[in-house]
Amino acid sequence: MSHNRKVGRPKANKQIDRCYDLVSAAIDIVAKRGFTSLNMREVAIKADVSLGLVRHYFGSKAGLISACDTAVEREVAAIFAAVFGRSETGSAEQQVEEMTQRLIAEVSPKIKYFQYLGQLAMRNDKPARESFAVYFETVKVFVERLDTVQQLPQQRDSTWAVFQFIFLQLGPVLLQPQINSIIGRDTFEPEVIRARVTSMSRMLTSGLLSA
Amino acid sequence: MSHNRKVGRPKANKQIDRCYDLVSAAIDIVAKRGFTSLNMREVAIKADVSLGLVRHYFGSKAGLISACDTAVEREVAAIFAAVFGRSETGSAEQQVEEMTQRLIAEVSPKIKYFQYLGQLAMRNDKPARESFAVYFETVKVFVERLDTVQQLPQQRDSTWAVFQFIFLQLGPVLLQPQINSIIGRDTFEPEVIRARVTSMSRMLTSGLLSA
DNA sequence: TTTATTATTATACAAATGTATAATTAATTC
DNA sequence: GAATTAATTATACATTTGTATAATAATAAA
Repeated sequence: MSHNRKVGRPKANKQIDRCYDLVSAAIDIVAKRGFTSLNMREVAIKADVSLGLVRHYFGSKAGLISACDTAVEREVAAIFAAVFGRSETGSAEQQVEEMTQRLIAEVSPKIKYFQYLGQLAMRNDKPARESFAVYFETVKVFVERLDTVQQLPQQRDSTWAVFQFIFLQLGPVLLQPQINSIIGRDTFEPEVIRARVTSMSRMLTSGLLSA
Repeated sequence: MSHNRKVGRPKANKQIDRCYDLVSAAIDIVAKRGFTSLNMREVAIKADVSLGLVRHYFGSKAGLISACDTAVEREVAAIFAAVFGRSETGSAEQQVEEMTQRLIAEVSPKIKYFQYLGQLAMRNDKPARESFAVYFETVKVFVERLDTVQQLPQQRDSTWAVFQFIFLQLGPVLLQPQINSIIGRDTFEPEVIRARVTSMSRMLTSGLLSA
């Protein structure tokens, strides 16, 4: 490791830690209030450093956002692996139940990454489209595996099925304030997630309204 | 009509026309690029008037947005009435088909109002919550009527079913750029709407993946 | 036509915010 | 410990944008 150091450069951890703190602060802000509300001064204050340092590490606001995008991409992939990655056994109902449990366990504490992903999905720049494409492919794999598990004939084109699933996943994230206001509690409390996922599972397996 | 005029006031039409133009320009901008991109100077330029005049009519940016909210609320209500308002006859499949036709006819040319509604739904201020609550109730009435038509036992609480429907309706609006990028054409071309609504109808009646 | 009121514009101001630069401090190596 | 390089800050600048005000033009009533 020592040969990794170059002349006059302090140990790498400090730089990594700073970047982590700054990205983390930025993700928090975007998750809660969107990219519009993301400004470099607030990030600096939240991380207790100067404005100049943020710029020093990321070069520009675009650079900071890019770092956040990458971090969130990784986190979301990890969450998906944890929730949907294991091989399924048992009846469809059992699988749904287990998936619900995992969703609550995994998604609830890391909801901010999905909130960020929702905001990212509403951008219209190239990096956002690329990140979203990765997310789309991840969901596609999941949906097509569900299709196989259910022993149903593979659809010619699952694109819209994948999007429907994405709408149901990102909808609660994007409309969280409205939902909170209408149901009178937070959308991502475990109990509330359970009620919603139950409703969603029923819809995915047998339609919106059938009981 | 003449007794409608007051001292020194030019005929009311001019004022109304101006306000309409300004609100229309503002809605266009928000629908395409969100509230963040809405600035009073651009509205003024699009309507070919001065910045001061926008402020003169609406008092503030909040006033302009409020006028847009109201206009959109009305338009969306009208669209809903046109698409879902008529009494349904025939089998569930026939109803879905007819609804699809109406959706394409009514929604496609007026998509900007739904795009605005999508942006509005992501705000977190009181007026937005109130407008969204109106929209929620409209959808709720529709979903519960669907429930009755389908001869299925009324659910104790249809709240989540309503939200699922809203996610499926606003999702394409909010994620339009991403969808466009992935499918390689515009989300709201009649043909594309048809494919999506077909997929959605199948999901609503019999689940996500069943054919 | 004169007067009052509205419609409209031009201009300026202030706050927020990304960017840029130079100076200072801290850490590392020799 | 001196030299070097990175880490960090302080400060300034330019742009965008909502707001404010005063002046001018247009319109209608008298």
